[in-house]
Amino acid sequence: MKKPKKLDAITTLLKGASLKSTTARQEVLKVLQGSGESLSAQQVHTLLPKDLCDRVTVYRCLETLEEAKIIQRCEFSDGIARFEFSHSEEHHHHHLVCVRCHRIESLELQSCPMKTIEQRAQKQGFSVLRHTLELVGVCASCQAA
Amino acid sequence: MKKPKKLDAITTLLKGASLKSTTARQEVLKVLQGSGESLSAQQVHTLLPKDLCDRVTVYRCLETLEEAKIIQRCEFSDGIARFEFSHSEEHHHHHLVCVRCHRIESLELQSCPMKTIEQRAQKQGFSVLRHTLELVGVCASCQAA
DNA sequence: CTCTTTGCAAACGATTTGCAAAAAT
DNA sequence: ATTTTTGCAAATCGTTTGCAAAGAG
Repeated sequence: MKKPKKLDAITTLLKGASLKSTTARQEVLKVLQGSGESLSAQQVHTLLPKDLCDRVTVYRCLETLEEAKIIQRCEFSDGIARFEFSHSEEHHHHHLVCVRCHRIESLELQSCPMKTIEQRAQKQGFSVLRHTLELVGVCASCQAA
Repeated sequence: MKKPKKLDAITTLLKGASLKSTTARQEVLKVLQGSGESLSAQQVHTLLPKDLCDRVTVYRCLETLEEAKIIQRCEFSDGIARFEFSHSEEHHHHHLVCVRCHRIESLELQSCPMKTIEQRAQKQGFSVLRHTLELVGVCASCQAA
């Protein structure tokens, strides 16, 4: 089915990464774009139009988009990977994991106090590549309920 | 003169928690005690004497010991849980994950700069219960190799 | 048309569960 | 003897893989 030849941002993104612009990829990006949160593969799949594609295809799209650096994978201590649009190194942020609804919020920090901690690790002979920080608690909307 | 039966520390620990002192539990604790690192269930199992018990038993022992607060479960972003002897709240520490050997080292901090970060989260309406911090990098011994 | 992406089924690895046999108190 | 713990097999859950068919350029 052909639609008006309007090149939306998503198609442009895919083309720019020399990726074929398939329906699955477009829709996965739309879902990720439409949600402010980090989403798991399963969440993405259920947010996709009815039977748009197989669960496996979602995993594959996410992997491809991650390799193209269009999206970013975040691994959490619950063992479930979640994805979000890529941020610059500068736009450093951390995650807030709600114990009730299991959703992931972001916490933006202009200056990350992690430097101090990393220095301590270096002093211990450990060469730090990156850090992962998770704050576990109850989000605002769950507190309201 | 009383001649108290010589109860080793491990048996005492188990009795103190009103847990039956089974061979599996004793040996699992011995392994965890003998290793300074956090160990996964699989690691514990392979470090146990030959065919001491089933893999499933290791999982069950670890769960029981965790509930008894004798050991502590740490969940990492690779999705594999690791265990270590319990530390007091005061004895706060974080983990250093080596990307080469996948071993987990500890980083002890007298004052945790996380307070600042937690305050920011609170300000965002998120009620923080606890945090998880992982520093990913290369450990000293892997750097040497 | 040629190469890539998709669907489906089946494999994965860490962890859990059901149930009857074995062990601890 | 009674209650708990164990072994074994099979189930779960998120994720990955093999392969042939459908789709993109």
